[in-house]
Amino acid sequence: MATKQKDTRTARVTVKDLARDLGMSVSTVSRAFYPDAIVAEKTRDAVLKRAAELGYRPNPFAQSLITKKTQIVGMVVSDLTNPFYPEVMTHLTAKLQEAGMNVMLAAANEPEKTDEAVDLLLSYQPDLVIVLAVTLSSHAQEKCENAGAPCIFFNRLSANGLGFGVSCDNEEGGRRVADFLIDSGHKNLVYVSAFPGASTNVERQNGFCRRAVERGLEAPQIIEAGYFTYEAGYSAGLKMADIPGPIDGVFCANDIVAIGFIEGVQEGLGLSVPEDLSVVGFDNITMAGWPSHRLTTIAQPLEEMMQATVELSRELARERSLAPRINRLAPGELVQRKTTMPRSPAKETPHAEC
Amino acid sequence: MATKQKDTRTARVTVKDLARDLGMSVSTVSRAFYPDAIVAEKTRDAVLKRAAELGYRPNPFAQSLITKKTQIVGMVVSDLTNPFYPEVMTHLTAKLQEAGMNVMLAAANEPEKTDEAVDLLLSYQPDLVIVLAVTLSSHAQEKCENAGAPCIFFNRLSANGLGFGVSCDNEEGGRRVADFLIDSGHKNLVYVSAFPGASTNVERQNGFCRRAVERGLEAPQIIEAGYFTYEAGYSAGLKMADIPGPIDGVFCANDIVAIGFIEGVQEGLGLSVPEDLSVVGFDNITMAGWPSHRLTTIAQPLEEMMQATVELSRELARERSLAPRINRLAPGELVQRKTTMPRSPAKETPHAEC
DNA sequence: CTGAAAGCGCTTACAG
DNA sequence: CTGAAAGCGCTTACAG
Repeated sequence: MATKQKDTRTARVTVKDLARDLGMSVSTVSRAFYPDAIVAEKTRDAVLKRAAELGYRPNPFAQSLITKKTQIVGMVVSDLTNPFYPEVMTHLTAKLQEAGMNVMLAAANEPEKTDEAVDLLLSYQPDLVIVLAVTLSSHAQEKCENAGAPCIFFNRLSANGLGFGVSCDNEEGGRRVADFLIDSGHKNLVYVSAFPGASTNVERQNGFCRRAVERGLEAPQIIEAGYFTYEAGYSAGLKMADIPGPIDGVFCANDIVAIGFIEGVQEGLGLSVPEDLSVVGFDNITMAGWPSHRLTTIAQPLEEMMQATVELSRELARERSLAPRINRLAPGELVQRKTTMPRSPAKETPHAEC
Repeated sequence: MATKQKDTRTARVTVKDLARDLGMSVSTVSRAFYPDAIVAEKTRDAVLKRAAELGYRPNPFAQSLITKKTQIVGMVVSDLTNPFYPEVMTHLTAKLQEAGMNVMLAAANEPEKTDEAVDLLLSYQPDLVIVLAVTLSSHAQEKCENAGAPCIFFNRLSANGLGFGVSCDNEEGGRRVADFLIDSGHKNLVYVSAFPGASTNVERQNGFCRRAVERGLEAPQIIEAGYFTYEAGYSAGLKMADIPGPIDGVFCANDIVAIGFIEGVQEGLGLSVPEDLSVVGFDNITMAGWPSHRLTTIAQPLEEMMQATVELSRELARERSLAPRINRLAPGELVQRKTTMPRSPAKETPHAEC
């Protein structure tokens, strides 16, 4: 009883079984599954047909032992508090699966453990790694690359500037926000910065601040939220109390920060958005369109970014030693909702205390 | 040039390399990695030490070809629109990785493709599958089980009642909501139902409605939202217009539905929450605590649920043929926020039209 | 176009 | 306690 339990599961069918069934050699059967391999068309059809009937699938472990390709894509995620990522994650996964690749996750609750998680991931020899986390130590990145798994950074660049990247033109996005606010009469701007080490944050800030100065405004003041989270945005909102001078326009590093910021400013400081100040985000997450937020924001070209990532993954799965490249997509449109309003140029700045 | 590219990556070290380096046989080296295997303690230490130095890790593919265990946990997710899941997903993944298991994802954008995704997943022979999706066809479930991968249903039961399950006592949760509303003077109740096929939905509804009747109220009316999404909740909110009689208390199948419902009712019908009606959710997702929502809700015992799932996974990774069991945890507390208020018993129901 | 053989990196009876 | 050998399920030169 304890030694041998009845095992109801159907034993997996192997090449051998299939070969015997078809009266062919194992080699021939195997070749049928590789489009580039030389087999008689008739033979291939017969094999594929019977394989489907018997539910045969090549064992990917045995396969990769030889081919050194695993069809596994590693995906490094950190905190998924930002609703931008879950969506990306599932859609990317679905698309990758359609392309025959499988996604293996590396997640860590504490940032320091990310490296460990990546180690474990690497023992499965992913063909490549997609980084959806805000942070990945360059050490971990090197490990991946040494293990033969190039890294694709989604929505940001790697810390060392190496590796593959897919993101939108965040500087241009920042400039668009500046133009939009200035065109609608805003004069005193603030940028709410999130994670300072993230290229995304830096680029948006640069585009925004430089354009403001180019157009003759004072350089926007900076509030450091520190992270890409609701809570960080909320605290940043409270910090508005310390900002000298009247402020009429705020650009937050992304939507979730903007949403937190607005609630902080309303709850904590009793200000009204957009009456007292306009707030703009970045990403256009679904929630930004909800009646409770109606956030004015820059859309990300998400579909294109994911598409580009999948294409790149296919290439890398085939040929690991591609030269790293950065894929920059045009940012999406500015979606105007209810957290911004025009400032009449004649009107005095309404709230001197903010 | 085209034939052989310079490969900078360090070749992976194998048992052979390690054995040669140590002057031992491959068998001995291999045994050192299995706590139950018989090796001299001294030998084992030496092997493990040198392995760490050389960065050796047994190749899991080669390993599983023999052991038939992969240490892979399949995770089936569908839409992650409900913020409840991303959190669960990353935390579960992190915990599983700490236990030495790796998570492979199956995701599909269209529900019909879930089966395909599961097929692909199964070719990697996961030791078990955790279902985080609202839907998984019993056909797919059978496939998993036939492939030797038992399924753990998180936060719900499987459609056929078989398989493993970890969830809280949703009926008890429903009863608590009914008691809370009735104790605070509510008399005319509605339940907003989400996906009708989900055990979670059915149980919450049963607990709520039965308790209401037990306590002498009319059976709560049902609004069918149909899904566990914001949008479904929003539409359900609009449907309040069609509900006959005055309503003062609403229990929604979960938080994201409740949030949508409230916005629908406010935006579409011009009602105020909680002044015109009280609304209660279920889950206590982070967002429920934001100033923009302040949703009264039942907390899920998330930490315990995840812990139980990880334990179960460890057991199943060791011994696949455990007898299926359902793990029911006590629901968390009712968290009272700003979407509910007491109804004075004397007061007339204020809005006859709703 | 097909088949027999070697080998990927491991584990595990089987001897010793 | 250790080692030599077989074998997991595949792919791929190498012959034919």
